[in-house]
Amino acid sequence: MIVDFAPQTEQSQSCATQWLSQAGLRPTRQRLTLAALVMGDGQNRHVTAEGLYAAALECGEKVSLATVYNTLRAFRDADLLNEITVDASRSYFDTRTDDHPHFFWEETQTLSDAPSEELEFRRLPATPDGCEVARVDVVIRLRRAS
Amino acid sequence: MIVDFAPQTEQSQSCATQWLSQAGLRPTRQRLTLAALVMGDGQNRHVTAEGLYAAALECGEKVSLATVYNTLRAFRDADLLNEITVDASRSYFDTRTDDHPHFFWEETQTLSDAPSEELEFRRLPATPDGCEVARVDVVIRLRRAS
DNA sequence: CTATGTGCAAATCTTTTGCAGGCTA
DNA sequence: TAGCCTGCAAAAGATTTGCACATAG
Repeated sequence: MIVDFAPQTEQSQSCATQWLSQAGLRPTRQRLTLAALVMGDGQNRHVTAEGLYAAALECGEKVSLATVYNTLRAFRDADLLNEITVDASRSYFDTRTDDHPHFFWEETQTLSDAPSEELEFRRLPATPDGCEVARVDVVIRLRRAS
Repeated sequence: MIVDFAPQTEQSQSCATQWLSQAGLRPTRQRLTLAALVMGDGQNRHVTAEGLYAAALECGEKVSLATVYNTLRAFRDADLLNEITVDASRSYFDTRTDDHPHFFWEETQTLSDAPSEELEFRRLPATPDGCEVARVDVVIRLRRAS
């Protein structure tokens, strides 16, 4: 998987510090690096644990894969990231934490945001009694036009 | 996971035979049993490999878990079943093969069909150039009302 | 008879966990 | 200093695969 992360800068690091303390997470070296990589330039990104791990190693950071998993989980629990389920075998994490639709390219197994303002429901199935809607996941699976 | 399968009958078995040959799959003993369990009474069902394996054992069939996995995969490849992704750690297979929305109870990790006639889009995000929509997955995640 | 399917165990792959040592507040 | 973090290796699940044997057409 090709992931395109922003280069590390002092600014992205200080931004990451705020981000972490805001969520009550200690700003350790590894977390700062991972946070800066993930939300670096303010662009929305969709990362997998493996992809982020590769990116961290590539920029010279010494992290273990287990820590990447633990950190992603911590970020998700702190609502800094959203976990998206599109593929039964891999978890994707999204820097956008609101409920919005996704495109998933089956060919490259790549996930991206779909413009949420272009999605509107005319009608949604009635929610069964005693339940409420936690979230509505919409994944638009794309393939190359035939 | 509680799964409620139809009892095996001669009728469901002969029905299963047709399904298999129609899809070009050899009607072996194991496949017949699994097909009858899955599509048994014509009701839509959502099964996991483990759940189907348990059901097969329970009705006295001698099958291995690996065969259940292989068979589910074969059924899916033959378009007899649809694979649904709602939970990153488990695959669900649906006897309804058309594109339709699902309810997912987070509490019990249970999947069920949502009435598809109650789902209507007013607008769907524009498909990027050179692509076409393979499928639109809609999962309505439910939690107990607070 | 030949190609497929099956069973078992072992391999894979992703993710989590236990524990000893390190670092932040 | 106290408690949270990290790294490593090992565990845990779900799923796939290799190979010898069985079986449908």
